[in-house]
Amino acid sequence: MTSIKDVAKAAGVSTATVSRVLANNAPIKPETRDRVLKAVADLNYRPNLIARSLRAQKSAKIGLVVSDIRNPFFTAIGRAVEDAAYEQGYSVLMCNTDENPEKEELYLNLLYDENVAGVIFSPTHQFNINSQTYNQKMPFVIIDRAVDSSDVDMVLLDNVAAAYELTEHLINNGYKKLAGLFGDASTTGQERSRGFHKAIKDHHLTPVAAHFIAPRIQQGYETSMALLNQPERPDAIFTSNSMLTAGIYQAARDSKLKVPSDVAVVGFDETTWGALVDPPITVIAQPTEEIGRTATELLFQRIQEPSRSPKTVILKGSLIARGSSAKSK
Amino acid sequence: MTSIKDVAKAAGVSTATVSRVLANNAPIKPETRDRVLKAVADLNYRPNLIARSLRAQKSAKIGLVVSDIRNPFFTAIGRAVEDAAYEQGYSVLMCNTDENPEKEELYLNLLYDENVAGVIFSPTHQFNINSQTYNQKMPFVIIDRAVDSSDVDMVLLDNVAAAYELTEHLINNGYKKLAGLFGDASTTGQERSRGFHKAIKDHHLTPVAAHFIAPRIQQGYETSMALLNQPERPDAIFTSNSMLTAGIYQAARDSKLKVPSDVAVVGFDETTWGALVDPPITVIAQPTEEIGRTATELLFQRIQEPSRSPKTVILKGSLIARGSSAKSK
DNA sequence: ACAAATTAGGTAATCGTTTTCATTAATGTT
DNA sequence: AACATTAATGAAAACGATTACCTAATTTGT
Repeated sequence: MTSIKDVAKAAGVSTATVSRVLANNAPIKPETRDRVLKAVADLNYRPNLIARSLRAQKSAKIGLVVSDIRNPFFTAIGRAVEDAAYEQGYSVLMCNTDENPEKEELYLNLLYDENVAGVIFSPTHQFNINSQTYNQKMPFVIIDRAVDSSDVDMVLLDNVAAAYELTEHLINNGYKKLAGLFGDASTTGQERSRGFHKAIKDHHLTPVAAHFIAPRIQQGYETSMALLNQPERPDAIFTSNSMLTAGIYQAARDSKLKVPSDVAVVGFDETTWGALVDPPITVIAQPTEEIGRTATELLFQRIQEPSRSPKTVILKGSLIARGSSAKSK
Repeated sequence: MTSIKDVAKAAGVSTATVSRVLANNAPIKPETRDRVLKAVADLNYRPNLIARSLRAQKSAKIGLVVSDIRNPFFTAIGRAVEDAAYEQGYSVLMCNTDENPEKEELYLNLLYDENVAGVIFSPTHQFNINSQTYNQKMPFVIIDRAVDSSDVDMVLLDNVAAAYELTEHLINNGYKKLAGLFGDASTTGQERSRGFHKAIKDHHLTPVAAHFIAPRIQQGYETSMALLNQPERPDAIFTSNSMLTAGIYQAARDSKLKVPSDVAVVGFDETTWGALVDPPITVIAQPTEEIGRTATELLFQRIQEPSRSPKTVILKGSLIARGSSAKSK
């Protein structure tokens, strides 16, 4: 309502002076500054961010584009990003693409059009960062899922190693007939699949099954039901994603199978309920706080120095062994 | 990069004509329209939303301000709101206040300054909608938590009735020494507490304990630990919130107490893990999809007709009885 | 056939800032 | 004392759209 003109009038100066006082980017006589600040306070003036953004062609916002807001991994990342951005005076706009490339494009365009300073982004599989026209003007930091481009900042997990460790843990605990359920929406599932297969091979076993499916509870449930009710049932199932893990647990319950005596289960991501279900779940916990914070820091670095050479930060997961993979017999 | 001027030049018309073609709000000769559309396509032109928003003083975005993004209830709402908004061509900006009034104000200001068409909002306790200056220009729909104002649209649960039903369910199953844990961040906890106490009174019992605490897992855990390790231990605990429920389950496990034989547990909100923990949890499920959708619809109604008299929609929860409150002895 | 109404499209003001350029006053340098 | 800086400010041009206001040409009504 009240614009910079009102303030200027009230303080008896020009709008330029008001702007300079507020942006603090030019010499101003202390006396004038006080008059302006008083007028600002009196009128309860707040600069219009839209106008500012139109003029400056940038803003103090960053975008966070995640693929599934219901996945606790991403909500944890969201918290971390928000905290880190808040400390720098930036706000976070969170967008949920639901693994839908159309929505993804919609939101990236929106954020671009909003002049956000940058975007932290977990892309769907199809996404090709190089083909994007806005690549130049809006810095990206990719999280969770690798993209095929060497000139983007990324924060990733060492998925192969983590999956290897998790699989080896199963094997060491006496499980031999292993099946894997992997998310098909991203490279993450593929990498975890690689670690899974490598560990199996190194221990001279052969996998019973390996499926790439949508990272949803429902898909995890359906695939597990099929897997568990076939003659040659696996004695352990590996999942690449907590949504799939939840699906397995439902399937085990509905099939009246006991975890781990009938079938062991291991997965990714520490969640609220991982330690509370029956039995508690063995997982690779990702350092969500660190991922979110690192991504935010990389983004701010790039905003300040657009030409800095891109970095990929690879973090390690940590194995939390629990009942769902207890030593078999 | 390419602005309306470039399009105008390419099409050999004025910017006004380009704008009219794109907004579709004036008679245009079909031939001219085609020329303009061709230029738009050739140049890959996208209107600058900032400029449009500055001029029009509004935008096709709505804000969603929630108090805790990690609470599955709110992520479910988020999904529903997003779907409903998407159908109308609106985008959703999701903001997380973390029950922090400062962040709440920051984000409301931000959304206001962004010219969002409206906001769906679960306010912290301190929030007084009437004192807000932007009340006029930016329509609100309040969800989940009642505010003390009759001129706002709200979508709420019938909390008293739901809590009554849940409590009565415990009593009917033979539990007599009931304790309650309620969130202290909103009216919701208070209302659910009322239903809890009313049911107890109607059945001529007295509550063992009732605590108002921060709706966090950690607080739920700590309070439950104290509650469970005192001489006069309750035989059932009622919680108003799924974060608190998770805390109780942790506490029961760490105290080596069995649910429900040592202590029964009931709570609010259906979550991914409610049916999978040991034992599965009895809850009042809220119709999150309906809440989100109704809120979005109310908001669009108000955007179209700002003077429409405010509505409060009260939805019912549904009891899902599970093992955590099985008949005692 | 002439006034009135409608169609089509250009000109320029506007939204609320920031910033370039210009101007004056004050200070420092030799 | 003359000249070069620097400090402090204002006027006006951006930023990129929309739209009120005009004008001209065409159609309609009588």
